[in-house]
Amino acid sequence: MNRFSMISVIFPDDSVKKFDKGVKVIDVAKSISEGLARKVISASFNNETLELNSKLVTDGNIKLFTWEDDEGKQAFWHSSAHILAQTIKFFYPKSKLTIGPSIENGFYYDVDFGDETVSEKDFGKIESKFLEFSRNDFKFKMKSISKKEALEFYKKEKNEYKIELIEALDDGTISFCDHADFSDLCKGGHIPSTGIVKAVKLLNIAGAYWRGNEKNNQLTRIYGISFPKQKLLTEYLELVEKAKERDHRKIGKELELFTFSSRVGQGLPLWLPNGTELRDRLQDFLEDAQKRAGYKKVMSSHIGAKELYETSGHYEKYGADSFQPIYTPNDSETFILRPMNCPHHCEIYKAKPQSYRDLPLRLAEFGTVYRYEQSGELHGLSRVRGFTVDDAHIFCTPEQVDSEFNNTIDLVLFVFKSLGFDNYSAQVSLRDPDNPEKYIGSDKNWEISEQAILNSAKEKGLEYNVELGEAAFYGPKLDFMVKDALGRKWQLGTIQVDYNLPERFDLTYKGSNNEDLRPVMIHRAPFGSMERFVAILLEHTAGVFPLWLTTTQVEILIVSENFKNYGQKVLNILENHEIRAHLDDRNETVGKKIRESEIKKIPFMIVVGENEVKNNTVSIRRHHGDDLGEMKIEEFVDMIKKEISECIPKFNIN
RNA sequence: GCCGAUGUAGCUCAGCUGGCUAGAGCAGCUGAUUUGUAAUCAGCAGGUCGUGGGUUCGAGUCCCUCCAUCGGCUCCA
Repeated sequence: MNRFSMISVIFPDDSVKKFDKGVKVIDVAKSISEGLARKVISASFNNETLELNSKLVTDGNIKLFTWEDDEGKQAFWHSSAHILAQTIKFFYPKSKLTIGPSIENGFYYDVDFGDETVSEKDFGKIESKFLEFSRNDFKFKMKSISKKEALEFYKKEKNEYKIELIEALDDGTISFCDHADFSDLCKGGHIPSTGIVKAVKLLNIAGAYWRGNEKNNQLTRIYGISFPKQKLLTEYLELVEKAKERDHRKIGKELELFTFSSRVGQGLPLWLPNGTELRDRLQDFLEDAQKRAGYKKVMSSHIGAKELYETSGHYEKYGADSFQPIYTPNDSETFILRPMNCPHHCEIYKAKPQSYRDLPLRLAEFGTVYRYEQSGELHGLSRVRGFTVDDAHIFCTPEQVDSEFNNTIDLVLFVFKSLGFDNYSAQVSLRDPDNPEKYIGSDKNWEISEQAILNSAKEKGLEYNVELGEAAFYGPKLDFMVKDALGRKWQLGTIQVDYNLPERFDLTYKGSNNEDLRPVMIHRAPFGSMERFVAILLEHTAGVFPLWLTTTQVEILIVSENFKNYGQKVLNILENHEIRAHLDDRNETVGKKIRESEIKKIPFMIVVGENEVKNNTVSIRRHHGDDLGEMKIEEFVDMIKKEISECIPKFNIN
């Protein structure tokens, strides 16, 4: 064998090994260790996904993946989707398969079941048959196939979906994957055989439109997850159950923060006293920061004349899909429930002539808006029909856009940091170049706005991804997304550059040469909305808030009614120091009061009885059971005040 | 809006294949107890079984309508 029939394979640690040309991936793994060869389930070569029996014919970089790697999991779940499809075809031979990818946690398959309906009741039999197929340890085999053959295969099945997919592919690039007697259009990336899949759980069933388009047929999507060990499945399901404990709807009920009433209307939250206090405190926190950052508070009404929204373009874009206009009986005026605050703020800007010396003008309002969200979209406090945006509009000169935008990013990041949201992702949302009719304004304005956002995001060193078609109809956005307990992404903070509304409202300011100039608007909301922010905050903290934010900081528990007076004295002292305390003087046992305070997640519990009265002290217990022992009241006051002042976030302007 | 599921007391849940006046714990009220770090004891009260219709001798249980909620899809100014 001469050296030209050898190839060099580079491993992730930069080590290089020579192999015969045509060596199989699995043999490369074996050359490292038998143990690895047993564990490896997938591979990539020069960043292309491969299977274990793929042959290597060129030099290149190899990566071997096991279940521990994300790539390994993706191959595992993708292959599981094949087994699911096989099982579905077994029970429903007339069903038409469409697509079945792996996802972040598991996989799904979209199927047209025709006249048949499938529901969760069928999961049991599908899972059993799935595992039966798995245990047969069928090998996954890729094969190339001509476009003609591929089309014929699916024409026989009358599967218009696969035909549509194949027609978009080039001849010569089409491949199928076979296992057992099952064959499916597929571009590859499988585990070696079905036997590795030891556990499966079908999670839920849902309607999903073909190619994600509402106008297309609705298919049945079956979600599932699979594992190489039963134990891993059990652990996963336990993890999901635990995450559900952090559901903001559950915590909101337990802590009596908010509720809903069908009589009030769906998606219209009712804030209870505890929730209102929490929300007020969040609002105070942001308003304090905004005051330091040079914002001015304004207020405006919840409805506005229809003409206002015609001017802004909202009515034309969304009027038909919104809450319908409100008419006055006698004067035949028409009003709209406001979907956004910006038109009102534009009119505040116009209330007097503005000069370049007045800019930037930053108008802030916690403005409640109403949007007709589709009923199926409503979700606790995360997606509602009436909500309060921590809105502000910055009117500035074109030269000020960069620095204003940068400062706004700082403010958003300050808010996130203060509340412990470290795991956010940033998204630059630009317009969809293929659907210009979705947006208002000139191409030039859009280009300037989009460039401004990209510049700032880069300048601030943000890691972000770019989404086309996600822009607001009047301008591009920089959005900050945070996940909820179950890993669903929600948009919280948003910053938007807008050259369009100033034109539509004919906003001007006098320049230094007395010329009329057009300001730029920046829309921004660090929380996004109070409702959604509280929802995500609850899921992140499980209701255990930082000391500065929590409603009751200290619960005073008396050992018996004989110590009521002393308890009251302690309460007074704490309140004089502006510590938020509550006296539980009910005729209950200490154990019970402790338990209830624990459930309410009160950070500090003070127990007072005979000893404390005698020594003029308090006994301190922290949430979660740490007993700090007995101390002088003043000592405790100093301690808690120090702790509060250390955790309270302060926004500093540079 | 679409697909699938769910809906029993303020909360968490039981009520098998339709069969006497629908049960439990917690919360509430009343009384007893005067309590030392996650539930003191007893009694009382509380439900037109989401809504409206239907099948049946008989419906919490079966069927349909609507409402609300949950998981997705689509949407999200």
